[in-house]
Amino acid sequence: MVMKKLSARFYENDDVVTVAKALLGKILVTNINNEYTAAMIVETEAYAGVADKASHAFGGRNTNRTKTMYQAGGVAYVYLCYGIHHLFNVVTNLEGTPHAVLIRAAEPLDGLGIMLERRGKEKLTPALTAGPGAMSAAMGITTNLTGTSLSSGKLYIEDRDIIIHEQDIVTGTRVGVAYAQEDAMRPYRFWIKGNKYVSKGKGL
DNA sequence: CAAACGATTTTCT
DNA sequence: GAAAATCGTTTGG
Repeated sequence: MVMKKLSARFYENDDVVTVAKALLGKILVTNINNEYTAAMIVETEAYAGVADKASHAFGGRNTNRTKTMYQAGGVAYVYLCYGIHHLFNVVTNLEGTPHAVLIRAAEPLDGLGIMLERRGKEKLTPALTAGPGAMSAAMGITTNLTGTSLSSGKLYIEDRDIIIHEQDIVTGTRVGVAYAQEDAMRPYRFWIKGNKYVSKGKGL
């Protein structure tokens, strides 16, 4: 089986939507506290920087929290939502352009026991990783990984030559961004058709 | 320095 | 299907 990490060139693509779609079927790997877990990304959302009201960086906001998004593509941007949930994003594009892809859901592949333990669950259910906060918890991703390079040993994304056909990619609107007004209508959410681990969200 | 607000999850009805 | 929980970050005074 081929196990190659995605290159910097992949993340630095200037079209965040392209990257969001390309990440479907890729493998998110964490190696935290010597605990190896891997899961296939099945759902993503694109956040298109300063022009996107749903983005934390809308209008060029650059705060202590969001500054990570301004880095060159290929680092993790993890932030806390509702005081509890760690949301994992992949920063894309070049330095100074705050584009990011939110990883919303993944299908567990390796380290199942570890994920179950982290989530305090006994058996595998789609709820283990369906949803951005749940997935991050299962993978051991927390806000202290913000700014971590995705070419580091503890957190990276690899390509196992899984091909997602265009007709198996479903496009929809993003979740939880109703406040973003017209930008809430943008077709920036992508998921793999029929996959059980896609979060419920609001569907279409 | 104080107030308001979520890129959500879980639980209860 | 609907509502509550919960706290760091951001924004205003």
